[in-house]
Amino acid sequence: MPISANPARRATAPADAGALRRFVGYNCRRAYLAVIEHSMRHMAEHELRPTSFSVLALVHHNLGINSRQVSRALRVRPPNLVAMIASFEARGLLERRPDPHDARALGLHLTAAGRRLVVRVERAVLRAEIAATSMLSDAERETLIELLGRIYSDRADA
Amino acid sequence: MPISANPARRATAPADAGALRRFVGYNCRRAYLAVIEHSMRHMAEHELRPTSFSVLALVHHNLGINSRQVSRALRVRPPNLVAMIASFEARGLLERRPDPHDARALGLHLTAAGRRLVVRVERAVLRAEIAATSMLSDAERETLIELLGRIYSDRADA
DNA sequence: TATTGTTATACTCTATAACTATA
DNA sequence: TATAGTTATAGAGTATAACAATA
Repeated sequence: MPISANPARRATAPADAGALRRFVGYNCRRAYLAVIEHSMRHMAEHELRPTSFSVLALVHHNLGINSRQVSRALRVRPPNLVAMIASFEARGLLERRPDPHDARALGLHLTAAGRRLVVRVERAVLRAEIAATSMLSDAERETLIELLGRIYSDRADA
Repeated sequence: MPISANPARRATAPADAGALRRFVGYNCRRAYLAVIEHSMRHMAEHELRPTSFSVLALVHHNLGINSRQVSRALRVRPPNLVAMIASFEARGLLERRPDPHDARALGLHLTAAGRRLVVRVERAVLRAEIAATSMLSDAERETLIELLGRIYSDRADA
């Protein structure tokens, strides 16, 4: 018999979120919040937030990418990248170079300092994520990542 | 050889987010956004957002729960529940009744209209989620939910 | 006509500080 | 002292409309 059916439930007892656990979205969000709480500390040490970290990492692994491609790859609207990229440039982490094949576009390139920062933060975040998900075996963690990846990749707008 | 190592990469080519796919947090967030995009439509039809839907569902399955318990169960700060609950009450979906055992607390109870709404939206959201994750088998979807649940449940602050 | 980068702006979401009434 | 509910407010995060330059 679930707690919800018990009218004498204590007001201090933890609530039964069992019904919400059937929802994929709810579980994704709660797990995201639990994981990011730890890894955000390592990002914050270097003035990075989850989204700005992902932008920096994407540029690192895609040299010369432009901001429109970042927008599509990470599902961030173009106007919301402007200040972020300008700040990276001001901090000497990234350069914008004119694209020789398209005068509208600006290729994004990490500086040496930017590359060093990304490598360091990626390592710290990976360690923090493994600690935050230490109740999973390595195989389970890989399965989880694979299943999640299929949800947002196997679709038309990917 | 990854695209990132190819200096002649096309400016219109999709970016390689492969390096980000190693991160649990990144995958949780992207999958969440993909799933919620569909189910949010059904919530919006009834003036609900992901968080307000989860609050209503939690109250439905935990009758008499108070707002502090909702806060802890869903990881929503108490001040951010005030307007939400007031709006539910104004819409006739929910009632706040004084707790006979604790004069500080207010028990939350859904009205008949609130219960009907929750049942209807829960069904629609579950259908939408299954459609949004149709690339997973039922067993895979269950595995995914179980793994995600362990991440945010198996911890001290749960 | 469509796309890149941009400005301006608004709306939503989430967080903190501080108060009151009660335990 | 600690907790429940609340007010006021600030800060992130995310969204749209519209523009100039270029394709």
